[in-house]
Formats: sequence, structure tokens, C-alpha cells
Amino acid sequence: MNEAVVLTPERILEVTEDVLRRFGLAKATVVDVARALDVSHGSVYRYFPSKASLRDAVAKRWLDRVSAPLEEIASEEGPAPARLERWLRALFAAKYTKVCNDPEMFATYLTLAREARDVVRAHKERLADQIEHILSDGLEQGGFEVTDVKTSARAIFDATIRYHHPAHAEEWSDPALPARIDALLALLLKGLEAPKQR
Amino acid sequence: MNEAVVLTPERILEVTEDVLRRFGLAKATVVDVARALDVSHGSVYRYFPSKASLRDAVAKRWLDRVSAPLEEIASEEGPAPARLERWLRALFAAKYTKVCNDPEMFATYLTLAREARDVVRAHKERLADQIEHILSDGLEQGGFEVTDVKTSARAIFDATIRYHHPAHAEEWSDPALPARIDALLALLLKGLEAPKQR
DNA sequence: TGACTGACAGATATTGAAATCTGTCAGCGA
DNA sequence: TCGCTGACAGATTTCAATATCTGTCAGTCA
Repeated sequence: MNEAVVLTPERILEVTEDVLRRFGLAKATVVDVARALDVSHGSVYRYFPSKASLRDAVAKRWLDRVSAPLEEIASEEGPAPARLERWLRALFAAKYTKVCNDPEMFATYLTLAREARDVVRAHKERLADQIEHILSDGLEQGGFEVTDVKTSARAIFDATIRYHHPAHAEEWSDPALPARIDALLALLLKGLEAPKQR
Repeated sequence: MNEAVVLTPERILEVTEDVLRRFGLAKATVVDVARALDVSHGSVYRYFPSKASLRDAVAKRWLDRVSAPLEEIASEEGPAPARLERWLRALFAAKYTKVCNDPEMFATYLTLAREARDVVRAHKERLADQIEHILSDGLEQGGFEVTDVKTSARAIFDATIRYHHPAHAEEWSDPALPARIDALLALLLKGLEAPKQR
């Protein structure tokens, strides 16, 4: 199944994701991963110093797949308010889609992420930076009025946490979800908005 | 220790809290509670149909001790914006104080609350109603501009969830917490604010 | 009569011995 | 030389026997 290709971190990560999908987080062992790769488990330790570091790397891959497409939106041209709204909705949709399509895998990654605290911190910072970038554009364009871009970016991230943090995923099945998101986004965008007249 | 007083639901709840504090959630049994009350465990089942219902009642008591003082603030007189800010800060402070003073007991109640889903739902609704009341006052007074009071109340509740939902308690030790709260509240209050001039 | 007891059945938790896993490393083979 | 193997020690998990707990109810006692 796995041809005699060179062993690389990348290949180990791919196979690890596969093993996690088939065995589940609790059952998946380094020995399982090694078996799927047709090597001894000692070889895996040549590339990842511990099981924890392997798990961290898997978590990072997963989170990067979330933030990469958002980076696209953040660095687009055009009016910042609409772009911020699009960016936030994309973030919510990405998380929402993941839970709906494969709740089991979502739970796996959630537990993984809980343990990979540094990886998650970096991910959050990356997202906050993207918001910050949009806010900066909005300031220049005159559409936004904010005193401190960095602080406001964190505030936006925090204020929307209910719709992107996995701890609240259970409540995303609420049928009133779209309405609640609309209300929240309207409130936040109005809070950022520069006064129209004077 | 426990005199031959009549057995009441109230007394059972008090003693149950005590037992939870001493034994911890995992170890506390109905038999322990009965022993502390100097009755057989069968007697406890006369007042609470199951261990789950006893736990629910304990969770409710705990949550009521949070919402009662907030009710005070919500029904005060005076300008709504300042009152909303005070109400939210009181909510954050109540939760924050609980974690800091007795993290173990906080963890116990957190687990308890996770299982008492109906009780928690009612608690959240009660809080949202209080916000709604303040927003209504603000509408009348002309300080707030909102299209739907109920929806906006939910949005405020959701937007501040990071600072009152126990799932995020671990992150409340961030030294930048006060600054982040200030930024979030400023953003939200600006979002609710009625335009000053025309 | 009605609040309480205590023995009971079935469900759940604990425990300790056995199995498996993680992480290391000396040595093998290309 | 360099990547890999496989055996090993100590840590962790599993599993089945045992103990404890939950929820019930016929019966006691004030």
C-alpha cells in the first residue's frame, strides 16, 4: 500500500492523519503509524522527538488549512467593512462545515488542539493579525474609526468567539444561528464604523 | 453534627454542597450525603427522584447566586449605557472571583453545569432577559439605537461570552485581560449608541 | 398515616495483574 | 556514513474480578 518512498515528516503526517481517522485519537499509537508506513516505530522517532510533537504537527497542519484561505480574503483589495464581514463569515463557515461533515474527526482535532497549546496560540495570533490588517486598511480608507488597531482586532476576535471556538460547537445547531450571527456582525461593524457626517 | 432537624430539600442541598466541597464531584455519592444528614440514602430519594436531579438542583442554586445580584443592577434607574457596562463588568467579576477564590469548586460546578443543560439554558435566558431590560430602557431614554431588543440582547451576551463562559476561564489569567475587556465593551457600546447629531 | 429504614438487584466504579505502548539505543546493512 | 531495525525498560492502558453505588420498595415505627 505504502510504496518504498523515502520517509519524510510530510509523509508521516499524512499517514498519521489517516491513522487518526481510522483508529480514533484514543486508539491511534505510534506503532500503528509506523505499521501504516511499513517502518519500525523507531523510525518515526527519527523525525518527531515524541508522540506529543507528532500530534502538535498534525494539529498545526489542520489549523493551517483553516487560516490559509482566510489569508486570501484578508489581503484582498476593496472596502474594509465588507471584507471584514466576509472574512468573519468565512471563518464561521469553515468551522461549521468541519463539524457538520465529520463530527468525529472534529472531536479528534479538538482534543489534539487542547494539548497543542503553543500551536493554537500561534494560530490565534495569525488570525488576529489578519483582522488587524483589514482594520488598518479600513482606517486608511476612512471606513473605520479605531484608536488602536491591534486591540480592536483582538476585540473582534473575542466578540465572535462563540461562532468560531470549538468549545461552542454544540450550540451551532441552533436554528436561529444565522440570525444571531447577522445581529452580532451588524453590532460589531457599527461599533467600528467611522461617523458618516459631522 | 447535624441535629434532628426536619429533612427538607433545602437542607439536603446545603449538605450536598458541603459534601461536594469535601469529597469532590467524582467521589461524592448519595450515600455520603445521607450519612452527613444522618439519614438513610433512601430518604434522600424521597426529596430528589435521582442523583441527577439532586445535582441539577445544586447547579441551579449556584447559578441563581450569580444572577440574583445582577438582577439588582439590571433594574436600577439611570442611563442605560453606563448601567449595561456596570452589569457586564459585574458578570465578568462574579465569574472571575469564583475561579480565583476556589478553582477546585469552580471545576466541580462547571462539570455539574455541563450535565444540567436545562438549568443552564434557563440561566442564560434569565441573563439575556436582564440585558434586554437594560436595552429597552436605553431605547426609551434615547441613548441606544437598536432594531430588535431581544436579538441585540443575545448579540451582547454572545459577544462577551469569552469573559463569562467557564470554557474560557483558563484564559482569564492573561495580564492584558482588563485592557481587552475595556476594548470589547467600548466597541459594543459604540455599536449600540444612538447617533449624537444629525 | 406518612416519613423513614434497610435489604436488594442491576448498574457503575475500583483495583491490580497482564498486555501494550512510548521512547532509547546499540548494532546492522546499504 | 546514515537511515533504519528491533529488543528493552519504564510508563501507561486494558481487562476481568470485586466492591461500591443507585434507585426501589416492602416493612417499621412514631
